[in-house]
Amino acid sequence: MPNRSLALPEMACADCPIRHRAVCARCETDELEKLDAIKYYRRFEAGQTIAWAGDKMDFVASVVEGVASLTQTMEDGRRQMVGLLLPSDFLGRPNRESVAYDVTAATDVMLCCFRRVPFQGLIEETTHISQRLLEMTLDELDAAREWMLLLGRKTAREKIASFLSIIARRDATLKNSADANSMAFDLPLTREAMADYLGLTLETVSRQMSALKRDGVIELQGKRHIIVPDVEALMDETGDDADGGVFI
Amino acid sequence: MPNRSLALPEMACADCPIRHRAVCARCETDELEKLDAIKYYRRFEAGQTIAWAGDKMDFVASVVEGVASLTQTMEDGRRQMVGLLLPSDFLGRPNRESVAYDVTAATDVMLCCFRRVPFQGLIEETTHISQRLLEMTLDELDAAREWMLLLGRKTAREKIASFLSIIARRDATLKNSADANSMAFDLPLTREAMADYLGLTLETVSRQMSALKRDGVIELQGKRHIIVPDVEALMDETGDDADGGVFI
DNA sequence: GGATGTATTTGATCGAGATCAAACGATCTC
DNA sequence: GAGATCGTTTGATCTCGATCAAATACATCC
Repeated sequence: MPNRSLALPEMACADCPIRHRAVCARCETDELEKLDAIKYYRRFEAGQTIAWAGDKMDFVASVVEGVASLTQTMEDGRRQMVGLLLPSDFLGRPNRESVAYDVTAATDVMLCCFRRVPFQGLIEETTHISQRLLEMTLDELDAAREWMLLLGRKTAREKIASFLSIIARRDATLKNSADANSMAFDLPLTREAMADYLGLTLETVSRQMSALKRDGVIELQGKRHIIVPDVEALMDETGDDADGGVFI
Repeated sequence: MPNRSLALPEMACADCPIRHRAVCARCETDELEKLDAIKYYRRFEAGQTIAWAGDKMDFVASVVEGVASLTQTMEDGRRQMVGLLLPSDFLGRPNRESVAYDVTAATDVMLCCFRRVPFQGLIEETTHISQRLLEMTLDELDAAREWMLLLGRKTAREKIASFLSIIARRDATLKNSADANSMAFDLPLTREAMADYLGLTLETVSRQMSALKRDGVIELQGKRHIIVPDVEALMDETGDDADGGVFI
């Protein structure tokens, strides 16, 4: 049980920043109480492993703060990130004891954990939870398919631009800042983790970041803080349609 | 309403080859009757487009026979397959009017279609359908993540071997043939469609197929019929762990 | 301040797969 | 049987991103 250095919050669901976007989003008061009874919070520091592929995991969880990654590793060490979990995203698979991928805290992370077995019971009896979970899983599948296009067909430059615009977009929805034109945000990943996300080497990631900076598409403050002076210009570099790709 | 040349079967669910693996798998008799009331069959010929990305689709469906593909296309024509639907797989997303990807019949296909709006109603009220749909969607997400590793990190040769072993495995479960050592099956895709699946060009696909044949890993009868004399040898070429990768 | 370590950038070279091009075999039509 | 079409194979060459290698920035710790 790692990291008990900080007192863990006993936040009320009503005060939770992800209350209306996470797996609990559709729950009524009584359903929320049932979830509340089986929940507990856990923190992980940036870089810490939350679970190894094959580990038994006795909880599922919502990401409350921070960013976690799911990664697959081949025998010879080649690594591919296959999931990037931002606040409100769901971690774990009900009805499955063990984890299929390495789960790592990319930044400091706080999870709202639900004991797995009672959570499975709630899925069976609470349609608002299973319906929301289905919806979130379908969204994740759509995201995975977008990601597959990126991995299979985009150039290194397009991959970087796409990644930046994905992070920018999610960051904007998180803080409800609808500043359409310019934006600024912190990268939640190291260059190496970006490479694992994009199916590139970290050298290529670094080179393409430098190229986008040189071409004025992005500005850098330090290594991690990105300023996008013209969102339109960044979008033009992603290779996606002008309207933003696969939307309904 | 294309292709009414053949009389469409009015198959009873009890006789359906995918009865116990499709979205209806967990349904009891009464639930099956409700599905039966909103179902109809449709056939598509190999190469035919079932729906274009952005089209409104007034049904969701189970693939009964044949293979359909989901494909994304970029403005300049680069294409990436993002879904390959084999018998029992589910097509369409409830609560979404339009399709996100081009849907194409890779072989002759028969679909068991459910009118979308009443199907959505059944999801709300029939837990056995929504639970099965959640389970299938989670399986598809796992498959997508396996696919992402392939696209991001595998060599051309590993990609081909992985694809062949995926098809071989699914083909074996479809016909319940548990012949562990050697196997034979038909490729459901052209070289070009394989290239779209694997993030390669069709020339590279052809070259690597020739290389695997030259090295005795596969035998070819015609262009489409594959014989795998030693399944173990094919698995060794995939780059996956000996135990078959991500399994529970 | 100097030392150590980690994240990142930049440079030089290489190679797997893309691209361009041609030919082949099977099927279909006239 | 000639010609057209489609899916496929094979060859020659090129290029983007990988690989190998070194330098730089920026922490933190004595």
